[in-house]
Amino acid sequence: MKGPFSFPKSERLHGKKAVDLLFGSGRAWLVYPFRVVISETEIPEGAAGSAPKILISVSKKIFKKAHDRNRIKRQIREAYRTQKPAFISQLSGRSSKSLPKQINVGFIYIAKTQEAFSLISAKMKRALNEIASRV
RNA sequence: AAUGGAUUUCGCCUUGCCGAGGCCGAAAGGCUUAGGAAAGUCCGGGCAGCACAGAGCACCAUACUUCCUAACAGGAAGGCAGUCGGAGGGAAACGCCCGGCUGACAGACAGUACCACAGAAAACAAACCGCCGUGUCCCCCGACGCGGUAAGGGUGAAAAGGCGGUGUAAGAGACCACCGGCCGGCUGGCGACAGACGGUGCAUGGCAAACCUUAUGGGCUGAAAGACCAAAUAAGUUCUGAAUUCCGGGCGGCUCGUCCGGGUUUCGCCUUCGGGCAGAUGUCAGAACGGGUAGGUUGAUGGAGGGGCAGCGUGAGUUGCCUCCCAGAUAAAUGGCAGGGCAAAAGCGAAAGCUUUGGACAGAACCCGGCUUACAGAAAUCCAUUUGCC
RNA sequence: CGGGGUGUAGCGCAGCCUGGUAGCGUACUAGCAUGGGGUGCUAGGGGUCGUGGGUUCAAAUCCCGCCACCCCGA
Repeated sequence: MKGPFSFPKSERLHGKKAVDLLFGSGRAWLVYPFRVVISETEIPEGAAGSAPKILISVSKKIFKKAHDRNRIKRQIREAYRTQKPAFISQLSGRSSKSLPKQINVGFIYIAKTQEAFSLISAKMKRALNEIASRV
């Protein structure tokens, strides 16, 4: 039984083709400290997965220590997870009439320093609002 | 007790809410989830694929001894050298004893090369200033020549055993005592080596982290290895091979052979008209190129495994018994937020204490044994010194 | 995960293999030449040789450990 805040592995974006598609043909803009990339794909018939797929990335060039990257990625993940229910309802309320599509989102952390969780959370809220309005 | 040094061990605890990976279960749910360095990737091995008659050369690595180990460039114990500290001895130099630290610590009478500048001379020794003897210039002074010498001066990182005496024209291991070196056997030790004894006057540096010599070891490539499944392997090009045929029926010892009937591409040669031979084309099969695929499973977590007790060993370790199961992810889980506590730091204070901050280094990626590097702090053991008390 | 390379003056580089003196171009400063500027000529300053050890009489150079940057392999 999954709660509304759950975030299983099936909602992660992975695979070479999917990532290439996201960065090759996706739309991107800036919500500091994130660079947001989204793309939409047709859902193959029979598949019921409607939750968006998420990719989180932190540059190895900027954060050289692995445990620093891990902490930032975890904070971004938790920021998304806690605000996911609101995001889903926003999406479904908007795109109920049109054909349902699979939405892929990438969050790339581009700041040079570690930010506080409160800031990351607030910016995540703004980013999700913008995504919902652009889909 | 304080300070310093060495070694070893540990390296936050806890509550609530919301989450992630793995295993078990029909489900509810239960169990479990990062380190001492997980790091750097510097060594060694397991494991896997490929290669492989034997020997030599080349290349790379290692280098006091003995032991430990699966193995090692690692570790343990010991030897020697250097250095620091301590106690006592001595006028001092100094050697002896105890303790800590450091040592790429085999070989330089196998060979080659190099040793800048300075200096007379920098390596089968040499003589600038000197010192001594002697000859010539009539003599002295002095100059020049010949011979002896290496004590003194000066240069240098380094000057050819040291120091004191005897000796001498002046000197010199020329000779002598002490110290140092070399050689020899003896004794002790598994050995590195040590000890005393005897002999020998003893020019013959440094550098092998220069080439090199000796001994020992090393096949190459690494989980992106390797195995399997799915998908894909199209068109085309090249090479190799096969049948010369195909269909239906009967029989036998039935992956085959034989008989009968029917059908059947082309060209050349031969023919006993049944057919045979050679190639080309076509057909089929395989390989290479080209092109395509980029998902999943496995490898992959029970192991040179951890802990306890006992035996052996100075020790690194090892043997036996008992017991435990202790991450297994794959764009990559092991977390986020809020609160409490305990160390610690800073400030105030004589102290008790109060206030503020609030954990260091850091994240598994096939697995082990080491090395190296980073690290807030805590605890234990041993040693040294100082002070106090008994 | 595996392999290779580079750190020298403000900037771009040589010297390193074969150890003793760190040099070239440009930039900078001063002077000369010009009425002034550019160009030219002359002189000069500027270096922890990435960093910490070791070998050696002596290290940018030889050896070892760290740090930073770059490149290659699916």
